[in-house]
Amino acid sequence: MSKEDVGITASKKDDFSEWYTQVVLKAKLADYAPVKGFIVLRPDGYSIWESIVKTLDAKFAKRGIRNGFLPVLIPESLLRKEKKHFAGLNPEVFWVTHSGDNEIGDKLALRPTSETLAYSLYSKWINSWRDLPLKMNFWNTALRAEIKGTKPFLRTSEFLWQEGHTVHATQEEAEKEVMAILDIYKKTVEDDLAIPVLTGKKSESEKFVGAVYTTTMESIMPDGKALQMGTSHFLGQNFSKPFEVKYSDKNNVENFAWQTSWGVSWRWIGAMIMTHGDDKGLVLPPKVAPIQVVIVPIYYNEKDEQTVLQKTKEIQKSLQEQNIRVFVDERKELTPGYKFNDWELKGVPLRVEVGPKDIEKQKVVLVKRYNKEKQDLSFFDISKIQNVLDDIQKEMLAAARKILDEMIIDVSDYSQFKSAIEKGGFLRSFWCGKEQCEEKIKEETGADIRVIPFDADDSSGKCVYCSNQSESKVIFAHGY
RNA sequence: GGGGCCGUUGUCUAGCUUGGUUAGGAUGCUAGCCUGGGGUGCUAGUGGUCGUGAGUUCAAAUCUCACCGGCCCCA
Repeated sequence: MSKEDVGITASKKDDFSEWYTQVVLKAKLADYAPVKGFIVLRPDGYSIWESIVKTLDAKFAKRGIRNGFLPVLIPESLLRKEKKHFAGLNPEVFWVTHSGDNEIGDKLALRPTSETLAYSLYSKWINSWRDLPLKMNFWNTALRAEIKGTKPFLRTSEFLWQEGHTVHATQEEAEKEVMAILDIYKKTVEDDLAIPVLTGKKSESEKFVGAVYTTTMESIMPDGKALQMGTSHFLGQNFSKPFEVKYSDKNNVENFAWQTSWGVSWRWIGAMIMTHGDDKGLVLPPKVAPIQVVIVPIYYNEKDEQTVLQKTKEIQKSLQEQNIRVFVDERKELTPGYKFNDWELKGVPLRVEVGPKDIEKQKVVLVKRYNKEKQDLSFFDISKIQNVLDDIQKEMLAAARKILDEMIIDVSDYSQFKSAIEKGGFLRSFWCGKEQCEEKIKEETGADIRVIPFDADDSSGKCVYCSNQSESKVIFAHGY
């Protein structure tokens, strides 16, 4: 193998898709499973997912949301109960039709999402206003057949996610929940994964089938395509009616409850790879990195080896005491240069180099992964490494936000729209609100409305397609 | 939904057009030595259901068909 083949051989800029696949495989986050569209998570990939789970779980718990477990099989009859919901999902559902050689009468769906199953149970569990709110979350996988264009973490037939399902006595309380969850998602993905997002509502045609409305957060990838990073749905009474999720209020009057559902998936990992990675490989934000600091010892002879290794152990201990995830790379068969490249491929946020020259000067060399910046740090300032990690976290988000801002392009007329969409990015323009215009634009350019931002200015203007008076600006893009 | 490309050891690949010794190389891995501040060098060893199945043939990695898997382009 030539030197170049050891690491990433594709350029992020010139061959984005190939680059992405190589990073996923070569950084050992995941591998392909024997079945089309399915992947296997390896320890580094799963560890990142575990970080996400840990953070979100703690935030959910603070809102009184508790975890449960639901089975993976849903009877067809149950899945069909809400018609629109079923029609929307059906093309992607995997069906279990046999047990052994015997055909199953009411065939079984491999959970594409659990609304129907959860709510059939909720109707049993909820009787009184005293049972509300009911807030549950499920960490599981969902299965939706992806036949073409599969991509690790972004488009797979089975994906790890969480789905939350809450039930409320009032519309107002349910809608508050929808927004609170979206806010948790936004803060987590920005603070932990350093990926900035736009939040808002989905258009009627893009919302979750079965929802009254869908709130969403969208990010933009370096290739100019948008990625949906999470959705939080207000279900109104669309499910509570067919599933009879009812409660008696304080006046002993029976009411249908108000519901929400929401979820995020391991797509976050894919978005993080795309957003931060470079031609050397993965770049991880410190908060989710399985290893936050790697220490590479450098020595020429046995005498130095002893001194250097002793020092690295000292630093390791001190970092461990600060709860920093640290690893000392003592592998003897590899040169320091090899190790540098190896840990860069794996995206470790901070490298500490310790050699004889450093020991002489009572310092170490720090190298930040995301910008390759080198700096010296005195032995007496080792405790400041946590600050450096915090800085990296902030700097990575700031850098990503700058790119996001640059990729939002205001367009006012359709010819401008058509040429801009070729280059990718978020196109911000007025839209009259009619589905026809939305459809035509999608037909003619392939771009759809990703999000109707919450924070759109209240000016008015002309619809980018039909030129009719429009009250709000929306964001168009090609999507993943 | 439509079109195209690809599959040979852990990895990258030669061989396929024109079927014919023991499928060749690099890298990895193992052992030993040499090295060491950005992917070291030498020596020896190790590693293969040629994606799967069927067909054609005296003979298939090579030709034919189906299937499985991966990738790209267009809608």
